[in-house]
Amino acid sequence: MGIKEKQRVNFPKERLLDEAEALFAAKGYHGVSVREITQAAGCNLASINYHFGNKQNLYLEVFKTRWIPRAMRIREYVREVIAAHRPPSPAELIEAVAKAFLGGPLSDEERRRHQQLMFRELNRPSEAFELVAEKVMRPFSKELMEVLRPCVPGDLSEEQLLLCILSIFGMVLYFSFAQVAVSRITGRQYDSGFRSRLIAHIVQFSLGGLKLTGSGE
Amino acid sequence: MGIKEKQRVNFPKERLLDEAEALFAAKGYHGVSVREITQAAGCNLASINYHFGNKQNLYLEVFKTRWIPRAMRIREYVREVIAAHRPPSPAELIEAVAKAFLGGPLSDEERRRHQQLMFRELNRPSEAFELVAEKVMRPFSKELMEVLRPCVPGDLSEEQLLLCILSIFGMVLYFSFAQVAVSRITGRQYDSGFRSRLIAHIVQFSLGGLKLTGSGE
DNA sequence: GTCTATAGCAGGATAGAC
DNA sequence: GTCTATCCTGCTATAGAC
Repeated sequence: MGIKEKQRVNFPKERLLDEAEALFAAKGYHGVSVREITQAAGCNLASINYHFGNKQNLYLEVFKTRWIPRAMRIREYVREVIAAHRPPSPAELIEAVAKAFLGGPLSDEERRRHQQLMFRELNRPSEAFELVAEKVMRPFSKELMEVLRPCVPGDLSEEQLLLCILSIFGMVLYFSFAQVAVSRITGRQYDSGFRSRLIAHIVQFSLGGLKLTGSGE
Repeated sequence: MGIKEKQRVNFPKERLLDEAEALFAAKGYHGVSVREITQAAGCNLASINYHFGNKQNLYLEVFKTRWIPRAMRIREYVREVIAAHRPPSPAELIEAVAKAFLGGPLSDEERRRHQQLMFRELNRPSEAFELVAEKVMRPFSKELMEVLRPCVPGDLSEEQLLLCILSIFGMVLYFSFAQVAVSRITGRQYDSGFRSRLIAHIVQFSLGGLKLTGSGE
């Protein structure tokens, strides 16, 4: 009585969301057909229309029920570091951010999905981008600013501080999202050794950036 | 005797490549139909198959005849800065790189296309990624390393230096590619004032990063 | 809620006239 | 080289049995 194809423990609606997310992330909205999704989820062709109305709505629902909650887990991971060291040093905070995106609470597969979907929305924003920007990007940036504010020189303007945080995001996302390019260029695999190496580099580089940005431009 | 729809000065093959690039960048490979491309280029439906064999091959040809040459222009732009100040200071070099991607030799529209195509390939590498990595990414990184090498502390390992350069790429690409997100978060439009602001920030932040990375990790 | 069958349309590619 | 007409496949969405 073994489970045949995949674990069919969840409700069809949940399986559809899972498979849809994986496929949308990998191939993009237009690169995936509802046939492919329903087949991967072991559901009937008509199930997407029954549960979600249409394909577009399923895509949006993927963001609401999968992407956003996962982004919250990343945020929570950083929050725990902040709570553990109160107040955290800039190095601790940057390391937490780097780890959250390069390692952290997500599996490799989850992380890839998450970032692929985000970059697809950045490339061509759809209705889902609204959610991503307002529920995740903006509040997370704000939160980091508030935490970092007390430990940087006082003459750093709000805008300078924000640009520093965005720069850290930029580096972290690049090393994570563009890992196929980074591997090519450096000739290194993304094993745990190289990941630690990258995290250490990001922390060091960013600390220097913060310091020099603070010392009167 | 006015030209009707668009400038129809070039050969159909060239127009197809231009329109195909614009559409592939904006909507992705699967998001665009050959009907749409031929129509935009004012050509017949069959022209893509006649000139390129099939859709996939047109996509590849877009990279060979449009994307790569444009990347070379960006590289040339940086080279000119290097040639003008010999040897350039790290600040001058970083500024050149930042300008090359955020302003530089490309029009806004060209730059958007260029980066959208690149990020699409990073998201889901196709045959074209091989070209992008070997003809552009790798040699450009190497070139920058050689130029930057004499002006950084000697105890910076090759790998550390490379990671610094990749970090600069990461920031620059993030501020350029993710401009819709950056605008949301900062509340600022990407006018020339904000662009200069970003370039100045990137230079300052990166200089700090280089400096601290060099001073014994 | 789940399934089959199918409508109705858009996709890539090609044949063959000119 | 260019164009029209067309093939055939695959798509989303829906109707209606169960």
